[in-house]
Amino acid sequence: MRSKSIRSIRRAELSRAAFEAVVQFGLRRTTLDKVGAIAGVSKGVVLHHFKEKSALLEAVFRRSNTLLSESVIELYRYAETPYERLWAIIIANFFETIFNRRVCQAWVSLISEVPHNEGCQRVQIANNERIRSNLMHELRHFLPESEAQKVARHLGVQIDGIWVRAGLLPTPVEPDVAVSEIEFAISKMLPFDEISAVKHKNARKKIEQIAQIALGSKAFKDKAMQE
Amino acid sequence: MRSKSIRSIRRAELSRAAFEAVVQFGLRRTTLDKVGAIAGVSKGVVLHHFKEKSALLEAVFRRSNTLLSESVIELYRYAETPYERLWAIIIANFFETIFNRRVCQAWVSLISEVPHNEGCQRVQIANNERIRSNLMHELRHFLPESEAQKVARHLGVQIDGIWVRAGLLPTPVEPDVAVSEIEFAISKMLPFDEISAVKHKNARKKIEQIAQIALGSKAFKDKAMQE
DNA sequence: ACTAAAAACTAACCAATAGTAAGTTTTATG
DNA sequence: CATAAAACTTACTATTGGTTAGTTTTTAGT
Repeated sequence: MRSKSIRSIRRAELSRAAFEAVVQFGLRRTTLDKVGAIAGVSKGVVLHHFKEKSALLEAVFRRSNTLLSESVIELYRYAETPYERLWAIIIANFFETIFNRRVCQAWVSLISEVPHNEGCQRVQIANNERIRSNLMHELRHFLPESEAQKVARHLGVQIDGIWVRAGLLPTPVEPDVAVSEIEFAISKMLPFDEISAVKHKNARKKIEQIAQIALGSKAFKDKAMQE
Repeated sequence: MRSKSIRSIRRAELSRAAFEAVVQFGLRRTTLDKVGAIAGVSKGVVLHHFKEKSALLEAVFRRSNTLLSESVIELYRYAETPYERLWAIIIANFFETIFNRRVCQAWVSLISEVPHNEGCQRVQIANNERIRSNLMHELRHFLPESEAQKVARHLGVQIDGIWVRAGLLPTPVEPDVAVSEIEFAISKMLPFDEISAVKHKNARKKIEQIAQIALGSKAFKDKAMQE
């Protein structure tokens, strides 16, 4: 009883290796030989499982987006109020295991593939749409529909912007700083009296603690590694 | 009396050709042969003027950033108040000749070079710093120092974010939409009573009209082409 | 104007790269 | 156990970035 076919295992191994190669060398200097070397197989095996480099890169792109969305889902399990779910989205997007210089640089490298790769484009669109709808679902509790739409789009763009900067600049961006920047936007765009300020603060604190356990745990990392 | 050396003319021609190649094919499919073909010279000439591909890409990157900053400078000439200068920065970053799908896609392609190319990194840092200081200069008129810093950074990141999205998504982002999104952020982050709302509105309108003339004119485009 | 040096350009080459094709081994299945 | 399918290997090709050595053109000093 094998739960996964050899093919899907190999594809997972190879896209992980390719991701590692992009992290180490950047997209332009990532070759199929290097990917093979990292995975411990020959270039031929890489091309047997991915018919061309573009297909491999699409898998890498999909993989890194999946890791992110799974972090959100994982934190959702513990979030009980709109405040907490809103913060779950934000914290998941900037948790240290995912939001760090290496990964952000790789992401910046990878998105250059998007404009000329339909598969990547679909992934990217789905990804944007998912985060937008996640945000909308919570923001509706705080704002009228039309306003919520604007804020959802604004926060989505802001998250992308912070990721790009973190990938472009040589100085690392601390997760804390990134989250605080989003917090600043929220404090300006959502109703923010003394009561809600406290609720936001508590929600952020709670989700941050949960994230340490839920996302930082070896179990979650292993799960993320598998696929 | 030749104002420019052959070298600088060729380098300009070649980096324009390289930019065109990146627009057409994406960074990964941009080869020195194609760049040469677009410029009407052999690959050898390209490598004679740029010692390697990285150097050429750095020039392309620098060139596209220069175009942007010159647009800001051009609009500054007509901006007379902090409101107008603030809007000059915003409008310049989203003017149709610069902010369009082709250019945004090329930009997204090019930034993948940044993490592993020191020269590009310097350009990028200088660019971020310039726009931040431009924004700060005006925001100080509306906000206390510490608040102005946060807003300046936020708007800078938002501009990057909008550019990335415009490059990633297949549906074009209208300049008007982009500017309105920034306007939304401004309306939430700057003091915004009836009086200032009108002042912003007038400033935006005035600068938009000037941009049509100053940035849309053949003279400006030719000037931009030269270097 | 003449010449020497510097710059612009060309062409032949090389190693690395993405991708193909044809074959061999391993695994799954009736 | 036989057969087909999937996994893997190897050898090959065309394209690519980059080098080198040489030729032509431009520049500058006398």
